[in-house]
Amino acid sequence: MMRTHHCGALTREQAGQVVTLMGWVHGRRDHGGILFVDLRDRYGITQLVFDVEKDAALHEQANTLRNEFVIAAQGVVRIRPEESVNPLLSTGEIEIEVTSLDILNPAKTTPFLIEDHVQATEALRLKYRYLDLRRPKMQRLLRLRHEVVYHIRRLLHGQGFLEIETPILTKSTPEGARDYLVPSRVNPGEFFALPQSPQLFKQILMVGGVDRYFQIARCFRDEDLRLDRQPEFTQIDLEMSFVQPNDIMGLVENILRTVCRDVAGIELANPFPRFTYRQALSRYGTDKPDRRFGLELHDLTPMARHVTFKVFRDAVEAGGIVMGLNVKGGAAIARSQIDRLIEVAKGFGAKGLAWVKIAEGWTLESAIAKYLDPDLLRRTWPEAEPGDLLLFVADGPSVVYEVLGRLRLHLGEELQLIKKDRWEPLWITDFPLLEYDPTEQRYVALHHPFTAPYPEDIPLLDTNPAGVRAQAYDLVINGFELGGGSIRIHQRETQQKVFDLLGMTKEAAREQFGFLLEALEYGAPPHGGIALGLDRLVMLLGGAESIRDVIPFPKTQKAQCLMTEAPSPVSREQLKELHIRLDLD
RNA sequence: GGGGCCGUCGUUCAGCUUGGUUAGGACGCCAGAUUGUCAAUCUGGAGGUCGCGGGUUCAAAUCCCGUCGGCCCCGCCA
Repeated sequence: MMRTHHCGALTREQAGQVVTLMGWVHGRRDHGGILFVDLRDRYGITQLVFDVEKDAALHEQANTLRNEFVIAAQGVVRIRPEESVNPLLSTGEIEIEVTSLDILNPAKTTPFLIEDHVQATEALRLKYRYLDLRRPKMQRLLRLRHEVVYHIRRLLHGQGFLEIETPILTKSTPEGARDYLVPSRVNPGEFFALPQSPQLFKQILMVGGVDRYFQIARCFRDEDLRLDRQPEFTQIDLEMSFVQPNDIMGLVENILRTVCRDVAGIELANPFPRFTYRQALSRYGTDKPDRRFGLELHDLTPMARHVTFKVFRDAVEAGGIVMGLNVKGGAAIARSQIDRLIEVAKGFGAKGLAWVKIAEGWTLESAIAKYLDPDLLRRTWPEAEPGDLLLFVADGPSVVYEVLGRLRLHLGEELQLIKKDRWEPLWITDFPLLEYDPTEQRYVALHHPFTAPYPEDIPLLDTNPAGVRAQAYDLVINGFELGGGSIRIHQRETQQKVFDLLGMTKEAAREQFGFLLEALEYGAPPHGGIALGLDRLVMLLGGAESIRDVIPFPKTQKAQCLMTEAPSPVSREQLKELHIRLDLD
């Protein structure tokens, strides 16, 4: 018996036809003489009818059906009585009067119901992922992910990109994230690493004259998990030769705008707003701002020099800054709630959180009111007005940004300021190339060591490395870092200089990246690219809670797969073959 | 490595603050009834090592300690 239609296909057009459907028993409604069965597959649900008066034996057979049985049913498409039409189903105008039923496979009672509105715990869903994936919501996300990938392939192909695979078994490098290691049986004591990204290979492809490369690339990082971080994840990775940052940002914007419109009906701004790293920090306290609400940071450092409040003055004199948030209408917030905010701020690393309520007539209600001059405050902060609550943090710049940036998000969520239906993409540019790491006592690359500085900043590499700006750009949507890229260094000399600044010896550089340095000497074209987090993109487009919902078989926070129970111990023989001895303690 | 929330019939929750009843509701499951339902309905029934281990107590789902697991966050993630 062959399936003639899927379960979302039939309408009144097919009335009278003899059809065969196959699928899962989604539900069953027994009215005694008449029995309804909802048959489900990926495409929809079709109602089957068994009437005792038409065929008593068949009706009896149908009585043995249970949820999630896999069946084949042959019958006649029949238009439903008008009052029985179900407008919620695409097939709601018809039903199948079954003439023959085949049970292809029975099913045990499932641990949870295959329905969107029944919420099993995530752990249970992950253990029985094959059941979870049957739920319409998960089917929708699987399809969405496919559509995104399909459209991106189509668009990049149309722009002349070649999809090229790069090795999964590759070379470990100490820079960056922890590597997943794979032992080499034929090279005792040596290991491959799984790629954190195809970064070096795509640059080599540019040297290889490929001009435009892309890959839907699996990447691996052995770091702790978050709701938007899995040990293996997928990047939309691309690289182009002979380009400037604008070429890549423009191309990525166009592709994203098209994809979001075509697969989700979402219109993104044109062009995406751009902020420098400095601007983002000073306005939002973070380099991945959520612009679906205001509540921007306000700099009060100049005013702080002129107030008698010791906390402010001391902070400024120590080279720190004073910044604030204006909670519009926040004067109505209770003291107890402000006390909780203070604790939240301390949890973010603040020593304290000063606050001022502006009452009618610009009188200040605050523990520090006596230190503040209302007129001065009014001039410094023109947007502040009676009824507002002002919050202040005084500390070193990084602490102030961190605390107010996170407090801004906290308040955005708590006061429901975030416009959840908005889409706010943006670029962050002009990142510092390097950052001094006090614990390692050396400079580290903010992006990665192959990022090119602005040509005019190259002299600063010798005099003021921390002041060198990178030709790097991050893409942020709704507060999620969706991707990042840069123009790469294509000259050996500059690359060597950056390795030097990172404290890498010539020998270490040669050992780890010798092939790249060498490649740069054989006519490497100027090039650059970007990598976008596919999982995060699909999560946002699908309104999913975490990237686990858009990865068919994700890991738990302990990096385990609850279905396969990976990772798992291996036999002594396997280890011996790989020349590995365990040292567990 | 650290902080927080959670773990009770198959599932999802209540009960825990203040220790003491036969551990309860909803959904699911089983049986019966039911000829137009579509979260069908009605009646009845079964179903629990209260995550695990230890402690306190006459008595522990409840209090204490440890441990395992899930989630969120910090660190980490070039």
